[in-house]
Amino acid sequence: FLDFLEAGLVDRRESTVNWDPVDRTVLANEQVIDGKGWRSGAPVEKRQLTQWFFRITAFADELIDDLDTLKGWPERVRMMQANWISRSTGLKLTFELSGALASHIDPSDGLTVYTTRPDTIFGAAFCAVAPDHPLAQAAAKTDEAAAAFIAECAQLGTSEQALEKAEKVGHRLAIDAVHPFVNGRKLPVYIANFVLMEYGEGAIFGCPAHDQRDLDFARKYGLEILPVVRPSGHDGPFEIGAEAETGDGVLVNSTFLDGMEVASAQAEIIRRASEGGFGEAKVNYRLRDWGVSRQRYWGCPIPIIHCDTCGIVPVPRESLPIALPETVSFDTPGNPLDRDDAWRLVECPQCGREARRETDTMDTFVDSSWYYARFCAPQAETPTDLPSVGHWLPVDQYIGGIEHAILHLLYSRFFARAMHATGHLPEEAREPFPSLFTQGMVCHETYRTDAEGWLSPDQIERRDGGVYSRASGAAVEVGPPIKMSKSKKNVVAPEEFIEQYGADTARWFMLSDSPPERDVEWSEAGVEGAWRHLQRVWRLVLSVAGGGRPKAPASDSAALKAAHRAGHTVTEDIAGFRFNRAIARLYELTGQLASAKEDDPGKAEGVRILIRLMFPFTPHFAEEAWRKLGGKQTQILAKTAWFEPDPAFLVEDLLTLPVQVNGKKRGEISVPADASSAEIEQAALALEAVTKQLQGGEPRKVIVVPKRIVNVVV
RNA sequence: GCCCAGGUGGCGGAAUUGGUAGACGCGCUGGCUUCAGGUGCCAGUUCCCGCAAGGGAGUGGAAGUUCGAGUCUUCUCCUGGGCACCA
Repeated sequence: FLDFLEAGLVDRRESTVNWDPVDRTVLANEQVIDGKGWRSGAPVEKRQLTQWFFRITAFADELIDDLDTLKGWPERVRMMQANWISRSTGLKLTFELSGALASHIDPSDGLTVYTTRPDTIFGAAFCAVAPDHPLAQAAAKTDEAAAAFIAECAQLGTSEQALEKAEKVGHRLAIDAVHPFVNGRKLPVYIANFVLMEYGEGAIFGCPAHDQRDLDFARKYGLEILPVVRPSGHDGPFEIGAEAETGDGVLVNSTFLDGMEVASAQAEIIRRASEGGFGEAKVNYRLRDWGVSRQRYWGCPIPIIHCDTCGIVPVPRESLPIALPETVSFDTPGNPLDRDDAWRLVECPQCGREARRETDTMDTFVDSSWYYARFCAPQAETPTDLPSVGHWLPVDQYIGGIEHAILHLLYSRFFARAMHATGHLPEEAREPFPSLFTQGMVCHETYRTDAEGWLSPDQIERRDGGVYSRASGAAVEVGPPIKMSKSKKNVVAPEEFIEQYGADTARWFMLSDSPPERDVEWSEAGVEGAWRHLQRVWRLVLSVAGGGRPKAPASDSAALKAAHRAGHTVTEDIAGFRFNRAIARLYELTGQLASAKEDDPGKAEGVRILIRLMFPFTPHFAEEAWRKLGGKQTQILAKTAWFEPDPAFLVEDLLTLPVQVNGKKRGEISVPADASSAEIEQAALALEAVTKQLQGGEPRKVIVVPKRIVNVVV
């Protein structure tokens, strides 16, 4: 924290924050989901507080640009992060003001707006500021109607539904903005409910013809709707209907811009505004700095002391780390650190006078943002040990749930960059997790009754087509399958399941059922198949145990060939996280081995390979089978190298090729792997199914795709 | 509204990335084993016609590209997710 502070990556400022009334603490933007606290689920309130921030926006460009380098990440996670950071490029433009301005506003400041469509400046019909914009606030001091309007906006709320229904309304101020490119043209200035103080400059110019919100607003207040971009593929005059024209096109009604494409018109306006000294190109982000102050005991202390004389003083490094007080009372709501004077009151490290510790603690996401770096050398005296992080990082393969797509994964990416900037991580670890796998969540439906609240699956029973509480007999309200969680009690305790089938059957079953990245609704249907499989393999093991290894290489063994081939695909499937497919292949191999001839010389070795391939899925079972197969001299499987198939077994000498007529399969041929196209064609045309279709005629064309297929076109 | 995924048998899901659709498992049907149930083993199981051989249809829907489309293109309908008065 102190290093970040020195590097200018930490900020303290007053701002409007998200306040969780249940957890009684501040939340970062990322931690507000649909207007509710991510942990408590309580509707979040707005408060003005002085807070510590990590300047994640300092890396906004990098965080968005480097997403392209994350080839090992799921596309949707990259998309979600790009969406969250959301960069836009445009023009920051300052209008001169005229009119009856409140006395305490300096008219020479003008009105600064942000736009991504500078090309539409000639279609501008009005300017609007956010209700909490300084201009609006100043007006409210003398203009009662303005004050009332602002209060009304605050009341409306920011929930989705409220926004959906809210009409675009405004309050006309007694000032005008002077159009920078049209002599004598003045734009009325409004306070408008749809302009946000948090984004851009908190002020806009409105071009009704080419922005839907501006169009709605203009229609309501009878403002001019002047189209300035003629849509591509459109000739002659045209009118704006119910919808604004937001697409590309050619500029019209725009004096020196007429005839230009949108992109070059934008560049031209930015150039002229910059030259004129009233505007500049500006990049804006949706991403906000990360507020890390939390008003609670359970968190890492922020190493800052507040002194009335010296102001904000960092805790000297030699007195780090700061330990939290161990005797603490949670009887009263609020942060106990605020009440603990023995801990809170300290000497100022600079002037020695009485001062106070910062009692806010850090968001716990701070800790999870760099644990992987600390874990490389957990005993080190410094936050990280450079040789160790240099050796281990970045993390080769990261695995986590999709719910961390923005929160944890974005914070960690920021932290790695900030730690690199402050010398705690090497360049190679700027991007902490080059490869990410997002596993799915295990879901289950939920059960509740009004009297008993949430019920677990073993507290309910199904009878007569209904669902009832075992305890009370009351009818149960059944909810859709959602992620298992303790609070909703929709969890299945694994103990009973393991008791009945064994841990290895449970593992095998769970991995066999569906791809790991997919959400699954938990069901025990199908576990019998897993159980049967282990029984079957065990019988197979017993049948070959004691047979010993074959003396001579059994190259003509069908069992051995099948095992080596399975070894090849299973290895690839495991590496690609396709566990369900690997298991399907092992089921297949088991069948092949079980039906191998008694005198197959490679059968015992095939079973040994099967056991080795099963080991990652059913470790206990496999070790036991391994011992049964191998006798005392065999090393345990956990210490045995992974099976490597012999390439000699992977080559086919005889191929079965499907034969199509006009793209429809009519038969198949068996040909040597090295057969020429001509030979294959000949064999295909000799097929009865093909000659029947040809009816004595010649094929128009024969397509032979080596090792794949033959298609006869008639 | 914008941006992503995804839609395949009764179910979970495969399909070598344009080349035999439905691997493997569950379930179901029939048979063998058994006094019986279960286990185990064998056979069948996308749909329609047919005793069978065989034929026809078929990957949400419509069209297109191709010798060949679950896979590519366009439109469209549904489901899930992300973002959202972001100027």
